[in-house]
Amino acid sequence: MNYKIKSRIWIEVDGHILLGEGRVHLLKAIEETGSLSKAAKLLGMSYKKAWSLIDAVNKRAEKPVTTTSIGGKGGGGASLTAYGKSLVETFETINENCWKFLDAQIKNSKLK
Amino acid sequence: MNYKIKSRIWIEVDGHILLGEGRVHLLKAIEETGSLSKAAKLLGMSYKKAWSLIDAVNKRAEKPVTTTSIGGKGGGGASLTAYGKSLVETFETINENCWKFLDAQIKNSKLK
DNA sequence: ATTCGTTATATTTGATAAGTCATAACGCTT
DNA sequence: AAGCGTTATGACTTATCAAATATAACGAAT
Repeated sequence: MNYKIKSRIWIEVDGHILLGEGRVHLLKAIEETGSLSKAAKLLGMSYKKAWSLIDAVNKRAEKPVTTTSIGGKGGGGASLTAYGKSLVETFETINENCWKFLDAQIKNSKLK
Repeated sequence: MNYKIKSRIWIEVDGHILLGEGRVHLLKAIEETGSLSKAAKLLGMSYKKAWSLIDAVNKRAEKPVTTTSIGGKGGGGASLTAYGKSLVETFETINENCWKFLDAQIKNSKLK
């Protein structure tokens, strides 16, 4: 059969999204590049889009997820806080577990 | 903590969506009402939107998911095929299992 | 002082999705 | 024959979201 099961998970706080796959992807790109603008470029996303995503995350999370600096050597930059790194890691672990779980589910169903 | 984990699952065929939560919801409403127009009204959805969703499902699925009749007693109607009912049931079972699984996952994480 | 690359933000434009209207075909009921 | 409620479409309008553009602030380096 051609049927494939897919999933997306996200974390909400107060009924608003805090973290989803896209935001996690962006946070990881920030960690790699040390810059929000470079991370946006890496993902083919406009800077504004990237900035508003990160802004939303920081406003919803109980503690800041990124730190930024303006000006200076290299013009500035952005990086993840320890809390941000732990959020990303937790999310990715649960997400991968979810995929494996669903794979097993579809194998036991009539669809496969 | 206020963090809640949420998920959506869907079934794809050839890279296009076949069935998701919204479509399943609509199929169940058709099963209840025996009519596409009544199902759309029940869900606060335009008839056209409902029709194009069902049309897409029937075009992607390997077998028809609904049967319809035009004219006659009551003007016509729509109902699920046996295959459609089995698709809905399989989807809902996997979906509920996924929720339970994620609840367990979040309880074992640092977030809870 | 000027340049540079970045963060931060508002404004405008464009693209895409969704919603609204209108209309035809159909077959039972009256 | 006429009416009714439904399925089935197309045309048009509206709303929503993403993208592009412009601008300011900042601090180190030159």
